[in-house]
Amino acid sequence: MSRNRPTIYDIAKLANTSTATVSRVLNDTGYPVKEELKKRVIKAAKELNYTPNLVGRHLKTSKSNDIGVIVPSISNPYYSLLVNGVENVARKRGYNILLCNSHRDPQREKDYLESLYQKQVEGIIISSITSDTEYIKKLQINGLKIAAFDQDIDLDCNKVNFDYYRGGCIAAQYLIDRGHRDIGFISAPLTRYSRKELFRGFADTLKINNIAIKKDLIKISEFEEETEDQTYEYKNGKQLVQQIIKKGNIPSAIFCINDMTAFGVIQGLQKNHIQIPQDVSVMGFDNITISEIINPSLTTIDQCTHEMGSLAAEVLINNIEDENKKYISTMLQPTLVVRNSTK
Amino acid sequence: MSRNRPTIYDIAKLANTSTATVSRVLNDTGYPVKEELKKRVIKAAKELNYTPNLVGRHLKTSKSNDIGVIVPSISNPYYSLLVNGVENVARKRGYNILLCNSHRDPQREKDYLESLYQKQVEGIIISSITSDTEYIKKLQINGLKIAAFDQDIDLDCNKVNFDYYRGGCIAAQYLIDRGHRDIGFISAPLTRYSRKELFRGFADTLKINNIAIKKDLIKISEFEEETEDQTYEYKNGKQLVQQIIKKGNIPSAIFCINDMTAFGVIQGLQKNHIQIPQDVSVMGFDNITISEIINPSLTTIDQCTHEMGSLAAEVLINNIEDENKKYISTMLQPTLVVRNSTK
DNA sequence: CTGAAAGCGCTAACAG
DNA sequence: CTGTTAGCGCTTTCAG
Repeated sequence: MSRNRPTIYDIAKLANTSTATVSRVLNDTGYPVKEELKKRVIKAAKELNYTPNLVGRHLKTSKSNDIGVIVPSISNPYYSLLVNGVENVARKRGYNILLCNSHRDPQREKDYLESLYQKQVEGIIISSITSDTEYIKKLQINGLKIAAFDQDIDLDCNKVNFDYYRGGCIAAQYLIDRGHRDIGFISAPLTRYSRKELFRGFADTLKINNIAIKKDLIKISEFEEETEDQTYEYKNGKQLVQQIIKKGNIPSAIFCINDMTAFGVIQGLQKNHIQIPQDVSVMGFDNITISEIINPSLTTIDQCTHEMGSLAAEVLINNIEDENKKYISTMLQPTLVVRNSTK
Repeated sequence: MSRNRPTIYDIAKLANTSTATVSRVLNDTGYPVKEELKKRVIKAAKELNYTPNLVGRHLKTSKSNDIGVIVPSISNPYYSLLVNGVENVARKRGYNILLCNSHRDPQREKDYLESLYQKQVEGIIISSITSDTEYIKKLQINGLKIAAFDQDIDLDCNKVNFDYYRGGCIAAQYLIDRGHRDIGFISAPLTRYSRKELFRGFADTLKINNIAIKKDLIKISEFEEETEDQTYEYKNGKQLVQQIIKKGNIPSAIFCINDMTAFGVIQGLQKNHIQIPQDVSVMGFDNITISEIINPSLTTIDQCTHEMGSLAAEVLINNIEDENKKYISTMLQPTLVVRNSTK
């Protein structure tokens, strides 16, 4: 149980040289070191089972090669995909990611921001759920690089957003083009930017096409129960469609705030022996993987989630490596994915 | 853009005192400092918008308060729950977690182990997917504390395991007790400890009850496609049950390797207008949240996943804080959860 | 080509 | 009560 890990000093002693040389050899800098000495150092390092202490290096170089990633939930497949995108790019460019799960709790989000900052990460990629950006602004003043993705945020920083409004438009237009006039909408509360925009796009498009929005067909729950997985969305979809069915005024198509909600809606309809898409068309939003395999497969809007993650990483790292880079703001565009749940 | 963050030295200068005093005040150690001076320091710190540099502290104290967590997949609801358990305990006891997703890749697992070690984490909680434990052993020799959970591992360390064998027994016995004699088994390849044990328990219990294992009813896929979410399991269940149906020899009950597979099986059966549980009883394993809300709700075996995570954290932190603590090995017990998918 | 030495930000003896 | 100082492990001038 050798509690004291060997340091370059130990290696230097064993190889009968200086710490400077050891550092030069081990880091494989181009610096000229005689072949024989180099070998001695490497041998000594191996013998001692040496591993560098990143903390020491970090303090000296003030380069951690870490970037923090804060998301509201990691089990949500949407965010998993996002994080994967970030991870791949970060790895490729030589950065590690420190992944934090805010659990949709503003306090936790702030705690993590602070903790990451104190750990001297090079930058932070965040899907923020708070509206109080004062704290983040303070960190920016102190030189921390921020990239915000997924949710909109009142902050001057790198941004990778998604055009939810157009997503809503595309969905509505698609259903209208297929001849639907009685179109329902089922959602969790419109408390987030993404949901608000989506609904706005949906509603505007109906209006433009002179289709009345029937209040009975717009079902938005009042409260939201935050779960780590998305079971709430599922339950909510199932419950709300039940309410519509009960009233007897069944629409010919239903647009759901996301795929998980759509699954709930499909289950609810099937339970009542309503056929999809023969009786009712159902449309989701997100294009998570399971949408493709469920039966019937789900017509939905793709968010290119993975790309959003990799783009955010790309932009942030560029900003880290080029101090003077201007902030970049990107708006990713939705794509329609037609499958078997609509006709 | 003040690139240079203020240090305690800056505070000392501004407050006209020494770094020692600043450190004492800011860390709120009980050390006596005159009230007036204390106030001056705090004021200066606030004025400079000071945040401690954890890297400096860490190097000095050789205490990082970080523990690493390595899991095969973060989006899998099973592991999310596990991580949540770890996170809660860690927070409570003053540790941060560094979460790593090995993506079931042995190389990534090793990379993360190394990186965490070099970052000087206090300990690592791991659900390892590799069988080559040589590297981990090396780290242990250098003083790193390890707790293994979820999967069995050939390593002398803290362990939090789950009694998969008994889980398989309980499931089989339950179905037998309900009068079932033709019992099917559907699974991904038995490549992991957990799956092997589960099947062993299942098979042994049939044998003990003098029930023949019918090869036609045991469907185990040969290859596994690793996806970040568990869509593979779902697809696999659906496909394999299809094969059973085609042969026409339909069992009265099917035990599935996990809940996601069971969902696939249920879908496959329903597609063929086979009613659950009237025609066939379906049983899962895991008790993930969605099992409760799906229709029919799923009879399954609970793994107390969250508890497993918190226990692992508890045990590891005890070991970190008390150097001489002996390794603890715990075996969590399964519980039967009866719902509506069996009769 | 090699080594001595400074110093990153912080804490903790130790001395006063 | 307060300050001086050493040093955690590492990289990097600078001098030889």
